[in-house]
Amino acid sequence: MTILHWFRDDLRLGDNPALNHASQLAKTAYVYILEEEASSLGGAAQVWLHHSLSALNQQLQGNLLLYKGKASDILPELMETLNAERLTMTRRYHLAGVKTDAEITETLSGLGKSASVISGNLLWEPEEIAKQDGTPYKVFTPFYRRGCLNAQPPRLPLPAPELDHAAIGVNNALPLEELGLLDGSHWQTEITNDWEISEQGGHSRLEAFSNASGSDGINDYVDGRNFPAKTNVSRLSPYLRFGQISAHQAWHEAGKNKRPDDRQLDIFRSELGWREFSYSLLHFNPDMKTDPLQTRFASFGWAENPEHLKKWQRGQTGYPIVDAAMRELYQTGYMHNRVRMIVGSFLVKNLLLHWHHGEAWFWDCLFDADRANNSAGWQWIAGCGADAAPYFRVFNPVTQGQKFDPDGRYTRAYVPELQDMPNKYLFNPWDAPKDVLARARVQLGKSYPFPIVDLKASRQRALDAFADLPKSKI
DNA sequence: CGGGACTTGGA
DNA sequence: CCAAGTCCC
Repeated sequence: MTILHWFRDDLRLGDNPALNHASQLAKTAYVYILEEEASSLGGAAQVWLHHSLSALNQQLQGNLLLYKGKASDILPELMETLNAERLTMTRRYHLAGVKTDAEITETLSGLGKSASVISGNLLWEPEEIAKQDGTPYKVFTPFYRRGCLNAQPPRLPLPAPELDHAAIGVNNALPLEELGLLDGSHWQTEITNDWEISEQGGHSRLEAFSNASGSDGINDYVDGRNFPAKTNVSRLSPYLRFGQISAHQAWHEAGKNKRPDDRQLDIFRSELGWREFSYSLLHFNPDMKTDPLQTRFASFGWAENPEHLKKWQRGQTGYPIVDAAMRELYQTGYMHNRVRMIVGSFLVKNLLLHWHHGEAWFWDCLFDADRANNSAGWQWIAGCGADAAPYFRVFNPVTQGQKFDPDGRYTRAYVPELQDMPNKYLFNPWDAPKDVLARARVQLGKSYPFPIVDLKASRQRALDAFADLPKSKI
């Protein structure tokens, strides 16, 4: 007997309950399908996926079968060819995926075969965390503190199984190149040098974070994670996105050198909690990518300004911390969390552009672009999310820059035209006296743009617009 | 320079 | 009461 494991966002052998289940029962075959669906992968994520599949195939000694198309067309035939009786897969939470999985299960059952959807990518399943009245939480803090932390603690990670590869007499599988994941994007060149894109790479990253010395990594996570020039954030997001490490591995590994009540560990784990919260929101609000969770936002008067949008995307807004972050994103496929909030607030509040624009750009540019986290994050910063993010919370890119990049190391790295600006005016060069600008060889409007909007006026415009929202959430 | 104002869900 | 913030006095 043969079992087919269908890899999706669980591209790992360790701590993979569905794969373990398969391997305990029979010889195992493996497939990845590049599914064609409405919300296809962004450019950066495609590059990540390409390298991930290459690495996974090596781990599987070349036994990973690759296809492109509709899973419901491909799988029944493939299982017939392999003489596989059962399909295993790790549970997923976005509507298109959930529907596909239900459809496949139904089809296979009609063919006398079976399918098992097994949980493995979340610490707590959405159904496990509910308020007293049984309805899902809408605010992070009670979700995490009352809900998650009082529920069953996350189990220990499972070891990678002993795999017994099934013989694969299949000749219609595609070579990796033919998935077309590297076609026509600038992400594939030098940017992948910064990352070891594999399960092993995820573990190295997690190890470096958990086992850091001095005030690196988790040791100063609480404060250090807010400073984009510091090395305190875990940078695990792309690995979590594609399942190269599991949340359980991150949860437990991070705690191996810490007391269980260490505040650094608590806060790191609460960030994993944000991921759980996003997935819970996605599960209970399948249209979260497009529809505001607060329906009173449905007819909000967003501005239309393609010119502003383009300048935001390219890091040409004239606000150095915003521009640094947007350039980091485009150049590297990654953006530090603190500055994600700053650029998000700037787009949605100061430019008053629809959060969909931000969601789409991040989706295309981030290695870690994740259906749940990306939508939830943008709704949160726009104030239309479930969390009670107050509409008056407008980040000030000058203050935020001065506070979180005090020596300008991060900003100068991505905005080299301000290399010689003194810290005092780095985040507001338009305030600098003429002689300071001259000494720094900065010509506003030429070597670096003037601000595309006035901070005070645009903030007030946003506050007025948001104050005009209907009170009712129905 | 510190406190209070701005909002809203949840215990 | 508390929450990834800012402004004004």
